Amino acid sequence: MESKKTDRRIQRTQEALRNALVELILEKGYPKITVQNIIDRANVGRSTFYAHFLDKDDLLVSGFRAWAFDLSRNVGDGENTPDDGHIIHSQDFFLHADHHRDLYRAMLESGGGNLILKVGQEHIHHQIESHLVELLGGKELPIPLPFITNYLAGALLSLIKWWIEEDIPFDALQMDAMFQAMAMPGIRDAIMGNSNTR
Amino acid sequence: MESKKTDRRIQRTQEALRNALVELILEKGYPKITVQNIIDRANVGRSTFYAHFLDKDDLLVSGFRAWAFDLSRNVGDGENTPDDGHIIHSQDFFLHADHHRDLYRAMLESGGGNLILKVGQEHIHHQIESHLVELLGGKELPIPLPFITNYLAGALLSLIKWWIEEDIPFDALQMDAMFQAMAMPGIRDAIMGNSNTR
Amino acid sequence: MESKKTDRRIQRTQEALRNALVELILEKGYPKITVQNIIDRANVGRSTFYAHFLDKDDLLVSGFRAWAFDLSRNVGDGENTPDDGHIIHSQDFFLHADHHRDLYRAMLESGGGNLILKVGQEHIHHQIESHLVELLGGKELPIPLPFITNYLAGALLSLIKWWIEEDIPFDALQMDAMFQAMAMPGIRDAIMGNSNTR
Amino acid sequence: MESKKTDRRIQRTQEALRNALVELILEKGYPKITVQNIIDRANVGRSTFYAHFLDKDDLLVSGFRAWAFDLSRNVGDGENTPDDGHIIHSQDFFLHADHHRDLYRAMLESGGGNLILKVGQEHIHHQIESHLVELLGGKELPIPLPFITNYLAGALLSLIKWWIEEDIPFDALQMDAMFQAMAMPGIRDAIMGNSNTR
DNA sequence: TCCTAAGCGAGACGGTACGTCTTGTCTTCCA
DNA sequence: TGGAAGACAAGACGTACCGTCTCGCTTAGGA
Repeated sequence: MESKKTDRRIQRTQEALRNALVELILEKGYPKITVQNIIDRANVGRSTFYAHFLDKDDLLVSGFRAWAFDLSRNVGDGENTPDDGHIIHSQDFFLHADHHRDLYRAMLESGGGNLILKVGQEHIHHQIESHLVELLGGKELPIPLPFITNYLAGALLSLIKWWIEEDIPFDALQMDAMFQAMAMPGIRDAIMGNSNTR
Repeated sequence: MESKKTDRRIQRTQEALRNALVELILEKGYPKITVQNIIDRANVGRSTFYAHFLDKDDLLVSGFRAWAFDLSRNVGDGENTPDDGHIIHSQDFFLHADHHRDLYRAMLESGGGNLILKVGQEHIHHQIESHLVELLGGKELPIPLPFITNYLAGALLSLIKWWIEEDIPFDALQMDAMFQAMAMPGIRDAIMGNSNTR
Repeated sequence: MESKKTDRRIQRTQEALRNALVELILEKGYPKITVQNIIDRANVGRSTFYAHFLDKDDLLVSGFRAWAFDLSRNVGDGENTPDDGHIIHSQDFFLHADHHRDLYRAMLESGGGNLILKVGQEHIHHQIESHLVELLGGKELPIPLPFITNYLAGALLSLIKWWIEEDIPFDALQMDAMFQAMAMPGIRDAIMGNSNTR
Repeated sequence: MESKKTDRRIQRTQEALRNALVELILEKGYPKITVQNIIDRANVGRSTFYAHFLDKDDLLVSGFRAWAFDLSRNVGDGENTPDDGHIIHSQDFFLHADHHRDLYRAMLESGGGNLILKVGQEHIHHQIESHLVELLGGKELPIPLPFITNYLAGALLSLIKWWIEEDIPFDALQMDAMFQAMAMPGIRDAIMGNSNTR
């Protein structure tokens, strides 16, 4: 019973809403946006909005999934240079944030932080996990992996936030180099089992 | 012209509001709280509320500052000697979070994260800064201090969030030990100027 | 674009509000009524109220206009022949006030007086004006028409106020007869140009 | 126990409040005035205000009594020319209103109307009453005296209101002449018992 | 002359109503 | 039949006043 034309129409409506949201986020920041703003911008009826999404947040995450996919694709490209010695490809995050500066800024200074944090944490988790599988089969780590990934994702996101919001005059590569300098010694110790704190 | 009695009255009112807020955060989570809820609980008039605070967030921040002050005074005040080799007293944060588990949980799963992050960052910033003044007078760091403190505060908060929300079965001292293990090598390199990344 | 069904819905809402107001005026007097009271009674949302009316007063006026229209249609519409020799149909006002004694009392002892005065003045103005057009085409009056109508409306309202508030034991027809006795000689002189004051 | 000095202090405070009220009425109209406005203007503490008056209205009437006394004194002067043939000295009201144009305007467009109406009604009542005692001892009137006085006071006040608020370009004497022209025939008939309405 | 009580200013406070704003539901009509 | 239009109930928001209150300062009049 579902026609393709209808599907396409629905698709168009949802995209119109997502685009309107992004535009508005860039203009005034996520929390100041109202449903009315969105549907006005998207030329969509109020009831239509609620037919597709639960609320503003739902629209945001729906859009975020696609966007995070884009991140993972770009980040995945980095895997083509697996021998840069970096256990985590933090560079990709800094580059991604650099390219989407405005959107990051808008989302970070809003409530989007948690979302980005979670996505980032998952990515890092997977990256390190696959690295570790190579490096040390089933060898037990002195520090649990989720600890490490949460540590790194938190540090990374915090830095991106600071970098973007304060307009710190480093480029993505400089940021990444410093991040790696801060993070790698600890990671190496942790993985090697050298948990000597001083 | 300002009488002490009046000051004390104001103090009492503000504390009543802060206490009401904490109670309510524990009961239903920060975002669901209404200004009306707060003033009902605190037995305070609506206008009085707005005479003291801009809005709900302002009350939270104001309480947080006092509370963070309490953190730095009661917990961090040399419970361990300042020369325990820890440049940042991360232990204090884990202990504090442990003591106020419910409040932290309520705030973290709400919008309070940014706030805690900011306060934590400031504390860490001050702690490290004073340490550094001792260690190396005006010596230039290869990595800027705000970079380091944002890195550390982000990592720390992210870990506390994970620890509290997932009910990870480590105690505060274990968490701190692992955190120090992860963080110290990088910090030492950064401060010593040994920015050899690999 | 405006549908008839929607119009009817709006009509229903506005009437619910007007009815609620009248009920409440009878119960506790106009000035003690709260917008909240009205919308509770009318089962209407707060914003809906303000979508239709500027404030409590506006609702009152709006109702008053319809009500005054009702006055002019139901009562004044030739129940007596237009040629009963009365230039102003003051009888209608007394009858109307008699039928709605409670409402008049509630409104008069509140701030509604000015409103009634204004509405009454307009009615009288129109009545006399149309009479005069018949009687004397463009003939200039020695006393300006607004003077006359304000004079009459003030006197009429003041009498109704006195009659209702003091529960004066005359019926509407007696009141009207006396009013006409007081007013007509002056009016006749004024219109005939016989401005001999003594 | 009450000392004269203390009395004088109280007097001064109350007058300061009354003066402030009048100033403010002229500036922004009675209903827009707040107690805060008054006490700021009068340089008086909030509690002091409430120590002397129940509320804003109470302050107004307290002042109004003195002012009405002034009216009656000026009106009384008119009695020196009792043989102007006027049964009611409406001229005095028009003159009084003319002299205090601003205050009248401010009070009329506010809630003060009822007050003025009442005062005016009483004055007219007394005037006519004394006239009538001369004219016809105990002779019964075909129309009750309160009817006449309410009729006249209402008409008079309504005209003054119109005259002042609309800035009608007649002077007080013209207004009075027209008023007398409108009112006297009816009054004369009523008093003479000639209640023939046409 | 001192001292005690009243008048007062200052302003914090609990309370209530306001008019605005946004949400999510629902109904009507058009394409 | 799906979606645009938009009326609606619900209820939180921040503002504006109100009338009560507590507090110290000033000051006048009896000791």
